[in-house]
Amino acid sequence: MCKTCGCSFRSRNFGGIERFVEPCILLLLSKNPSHGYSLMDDLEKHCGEKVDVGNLYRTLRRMEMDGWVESDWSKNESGPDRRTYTVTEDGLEFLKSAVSSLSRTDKTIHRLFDRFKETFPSEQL
Amino acid sequence: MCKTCGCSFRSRNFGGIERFVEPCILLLLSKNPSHGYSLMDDLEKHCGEKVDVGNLYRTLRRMEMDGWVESDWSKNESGPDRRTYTVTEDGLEFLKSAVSSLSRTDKTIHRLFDRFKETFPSEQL
DNA sequence: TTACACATATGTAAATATCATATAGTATAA
DNA sequence: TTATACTATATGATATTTACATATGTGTAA
Repeated sequence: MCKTCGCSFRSRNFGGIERFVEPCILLLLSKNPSHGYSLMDDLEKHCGEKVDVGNLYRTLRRMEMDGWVESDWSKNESGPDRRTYTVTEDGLEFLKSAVSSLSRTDKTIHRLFDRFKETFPSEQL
Repeated sequence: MCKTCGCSFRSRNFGGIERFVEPCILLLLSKNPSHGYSLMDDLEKHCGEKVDVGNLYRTLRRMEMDGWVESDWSKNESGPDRRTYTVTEDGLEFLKSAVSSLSRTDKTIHRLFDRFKETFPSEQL
């Protein structure tokens, strides 16, 4: 039983994609270098991903360890300084393989949809 | 770094869907009652899911706890007895909500695909 | 000087997934 | 009759990922 909404799902995010934020972050960064706090907004606006703040920062540091992004502190006149992230070549490569991996996932989901429609023709997706 | 194949993914199953086996199992059971060992084959053949054996049995027991399936031992002349699973009404209801949850997930993936194609028009999915 | 938005970060626990191993019944070939 | 393989279910231990809570500090505006 889900603690947050009381529904029958054990975890809130049932059917969610493992580590989906990572390709999302890389795609955003491949347009413009950015920092954590800003990415948090962009992930929700542009990617439909509500990310836990703490998780986001930890993910960014982990991605830096993996060599997919690089960071530098940048001065901020009107507020605390920011750690600005840039995507690397390795990061772009990972993004591409992640996308094809997700493409396979997508096919798997649709395979389930097809079987579901076959078994329950009257049900909506 | 993935231990099994040496690729850059931290886990082998990058981009996989959280607890995807569960709706798959329920869909299979809604056609015919079945047992673990047989489901293992069917999940691979019909759903493209390679499931860890131990994980499968634990998942089935967990699903029974949740009231989505029921089990009974059935005699097997040509081998060890089998625990045969049947889907319940609650199980079918969960299947339906899981499918609509996955439908949302699918939209989220495609949103990423669209942005990816926009940013990298020459790349293949 | 208080409150609030911005900004980054860590501690801890829960949920899931992975890998290895245990146990036992039946069949069959040496 | 022994060894081997296949069928069948199950648990122990660990790793990974996610979720929730909390800490800390800067700048701005009331």
